[in-house]
Amino acid sequence: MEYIPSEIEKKWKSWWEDNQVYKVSNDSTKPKYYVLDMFPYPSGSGLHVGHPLGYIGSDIFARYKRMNGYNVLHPMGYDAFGLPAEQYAIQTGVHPAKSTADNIARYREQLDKIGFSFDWSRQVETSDPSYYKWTQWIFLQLFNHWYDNKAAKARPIEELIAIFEKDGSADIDAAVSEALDFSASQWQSMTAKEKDETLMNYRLAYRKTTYVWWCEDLGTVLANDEVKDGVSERGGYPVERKPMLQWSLRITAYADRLLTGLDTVDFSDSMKKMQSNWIGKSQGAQMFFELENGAGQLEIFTTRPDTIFGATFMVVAPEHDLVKQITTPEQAQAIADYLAYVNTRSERDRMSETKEVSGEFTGAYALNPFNGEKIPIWIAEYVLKDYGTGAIMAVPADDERDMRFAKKFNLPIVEIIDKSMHPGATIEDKLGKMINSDFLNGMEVRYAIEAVLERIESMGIGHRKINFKLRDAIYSRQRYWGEPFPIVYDENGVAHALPESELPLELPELEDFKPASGAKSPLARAEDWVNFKPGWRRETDTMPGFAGSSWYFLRYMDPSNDKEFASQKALNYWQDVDLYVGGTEHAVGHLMYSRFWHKFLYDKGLVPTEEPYKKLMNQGMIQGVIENIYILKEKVNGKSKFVCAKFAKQNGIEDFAKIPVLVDYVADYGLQDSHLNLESLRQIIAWRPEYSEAIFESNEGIFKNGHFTPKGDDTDMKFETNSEVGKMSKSKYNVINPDDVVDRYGADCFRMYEMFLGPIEQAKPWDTKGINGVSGFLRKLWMLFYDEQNGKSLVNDSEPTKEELKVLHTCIKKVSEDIERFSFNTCVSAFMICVNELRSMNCSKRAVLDEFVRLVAPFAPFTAEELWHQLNHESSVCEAEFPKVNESYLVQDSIAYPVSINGKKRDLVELPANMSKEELEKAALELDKVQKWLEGQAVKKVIVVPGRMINIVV
RNA sequence: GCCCGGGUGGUGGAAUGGUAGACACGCAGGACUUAAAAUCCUGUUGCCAUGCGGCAGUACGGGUUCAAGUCCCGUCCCGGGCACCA
Repeated sequence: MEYIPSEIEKKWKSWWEDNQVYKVSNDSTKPKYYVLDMFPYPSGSGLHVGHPLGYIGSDIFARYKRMNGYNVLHPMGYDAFGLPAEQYAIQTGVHPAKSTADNIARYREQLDKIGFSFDWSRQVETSDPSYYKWTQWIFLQLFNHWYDNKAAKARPIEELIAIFEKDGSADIDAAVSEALDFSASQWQSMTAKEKDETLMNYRLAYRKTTYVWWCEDLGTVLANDEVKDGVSERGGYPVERKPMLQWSLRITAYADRLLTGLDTVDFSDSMKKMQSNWIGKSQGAQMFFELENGAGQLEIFTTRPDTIFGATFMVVAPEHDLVKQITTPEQAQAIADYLAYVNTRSERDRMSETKEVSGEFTGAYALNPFNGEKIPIWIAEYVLKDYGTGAIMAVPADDERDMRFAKKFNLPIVEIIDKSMHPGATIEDKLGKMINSDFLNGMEVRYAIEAVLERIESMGIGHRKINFKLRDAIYSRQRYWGEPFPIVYDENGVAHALPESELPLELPELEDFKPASGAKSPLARAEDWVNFKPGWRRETDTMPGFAGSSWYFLRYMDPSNDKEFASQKALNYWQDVDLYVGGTEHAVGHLMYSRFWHKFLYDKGLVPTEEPYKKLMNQGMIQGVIENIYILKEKVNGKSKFVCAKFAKQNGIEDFAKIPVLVDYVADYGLQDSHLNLESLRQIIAWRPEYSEAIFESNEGIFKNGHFTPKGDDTDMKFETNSEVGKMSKSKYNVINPDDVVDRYGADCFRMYEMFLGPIEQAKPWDTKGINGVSGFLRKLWMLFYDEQNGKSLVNDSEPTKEELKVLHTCIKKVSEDIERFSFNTCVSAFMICVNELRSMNCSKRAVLDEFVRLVAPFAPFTAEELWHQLNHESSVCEAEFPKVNESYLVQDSIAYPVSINGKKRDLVELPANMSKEELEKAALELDKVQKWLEGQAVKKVIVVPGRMINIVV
């Protein structure tokens, strides 16, 4: 019988389906194990070879756990709301629901080819109303709760209202936007509108003014990555920051718990670090500086209150509320100009700018609370509104950025810390003795911090405060293709939750998905839907991508429940995710949001665990090669001109822009001399007709309007391209489809090859160079069962030899250990070694093959299933038991010891395994080669590690 | 700019602080064949020697250690993230 993967795959795919091999029950006496993949966004370019990397790893692990006796939940679904479908709709008029459904069908087809053990009956789609009903429901719970810091949990908003009615805000310690202070009678006399606004200060889902990128020419709000260099990526139109009233989620209420929760989960150290840096807990002081003109106070946060006598100026964020109020008439124009500039800058730009600091003087002064000195107040882009209090005291002597700012604007620098006794210390180190600092003089920094904190508190000018870098999550999007908010506004603009009975609130039908005028969501066009009853209107923004993905793993436990997001029974059986597999690009976005939602649901008693994911494995990104050609930014006589990469690099790269081209057209792509020839240039102008009249120039000549004019004798061009490694994406024209690989080599080969590429957590560019090795391995495995010449079965029932069992069990040991540590590439190597050795021993014994087939089954499920049945088994190999290592087959009689002299290997000697340390030392010293190397030198020391090595020190 | 990774032959990579380069790809030579494909065998880090061997070598510069790809300090380069891509 010949090895034909496509036939085997077809056969077993339908057999698995007919026998419901991958269906998982919520009723089982077996221990549970939940293996989850980060679900994909179904993009228009289809699944690329990077997606399955993690899916294959998790599938191997899920199958392995199942063969070890667990009831394994291993589901898949789609993160189906998103911007690309909406943009596609704007361009083509195709409804996002339609294109999304098409893309999902394509993804499903592609996933099915790879042989995953998903239980498809549990599939979820976040854009399905039966799913987003519960996303909306959870949002309403957030809206209807506040966070009680004393109880350290979320509580119903009714309880807060009851407290306000009775006692006002006095005894409340809540997570808030700003500290409020009112009595019960003040509360009672508030209008409905005022009460609503007050409650917004406490709700976990609330409205506040935040900024969006607004592009007047495109008439739309842009995402950060749609803005490049201060203009829109599409079209290059100007953009500006526009304030809007938007929904936010009070994730900051959970900052501390998100931080301490990290200690209880099994994530990599780097992942935990990224998250804790993101949360950014710091201790310091909140302080109030009186304004010189008596118009109020300036609130700042500082981690270094000890440096206050070095504070020679204050900096407030340009968006700070006080700016308007304190700016003097003389400075008004300068401030206005500066604000206009800042409006065009992204936060990233503002934080990254290091060469050139910028800022403007408001004309106002604050007073140092300790000595009454006047301190000028500036605004500068490096201070962000939502960071701390949006204002800092600048201490140029002790902070790099403040120092640059002071130098640029000739502001005084007062040394306040003597670091002379700490020669290696940097400017940021909290080391040294205080000088020029009044009552702090002579103190070590760490004592000075404590002393000044006490003084601040006793003077009543501030207090100790823990600050978090984490900011509340902006939850509104001015888009169509997302979950509608289940919120309606009355005549007064007061927000009301829809009753649960009206969920899901479905998206209204639209023909045109372009944004509505005035930075409004496209939903604003659905006027009947918006103005559903006189005087009332619906919220027209929709929820962001992370809404649906923050809780989807819970829905898989009970996917078709229409009474609850999942039943308590299902939640209590599956508990949490045992293994979560996905990319590090989600480190701080998705993972933080879903941990936050989970903790909230835990507070409500709706989920049994406080953390959703017990263990996290990060798969590296499979990158693509991006091939660019250089275009001259200025057109030549109205025509686009492209030049060879080498030429662009030599002649001022800044005059050129990079245009990515389809990698298929590029010869030797990814290599040093990747290039286009005349044939491929013709393909490019056919592919991008806007360049049909462009000029292409290289050393060999000029290509224009389909004609090549050589400079010398060349008959073809070698138009060099620039290769870089980066994400696989449709916009970079470098997507590689797994289907082609599966069609050519088979799914098992594709699965094993992706694993064989290297450690799963490492990023690597895709190439198929080594795939023949894996393909050969599978064929060799097959040939242990069938005679290559006559196709007859070779399987026999003779007793395995000691040697054969040693080979098999060495492999079992290696593979079981390596699966546990997700080292799948070395598993594949171990399989290869085992098969090579069995072949050289001509071993086709049933006792050996039966175990080997089970061992390889998680990696190559199709081939294993076929061979398993060839060994006369009736049920699926998925249900068989994973082989156990028998150590007694692995016992060694002798060990090959490397013998080193001063750490350099000089000899290799085979010695009995049971030799003692002393005997080993003696045997090593007696070796001829060792004697030769020692030649007269005295042996100082001999280090013997039994079973490992011997090192002689002279 | 900040945070987190990574850098080992021609290529993908292996290596609980203990034999650097397992396992593959590619390449070279050979066997089988009329030939090719497929398959099999041998070799394959560089340099010198071309037998035995020797020296150097894991991005670069230092350090710790009997012993460093692995640990520590500094530098360079590449990738991911940085709050509206998902």
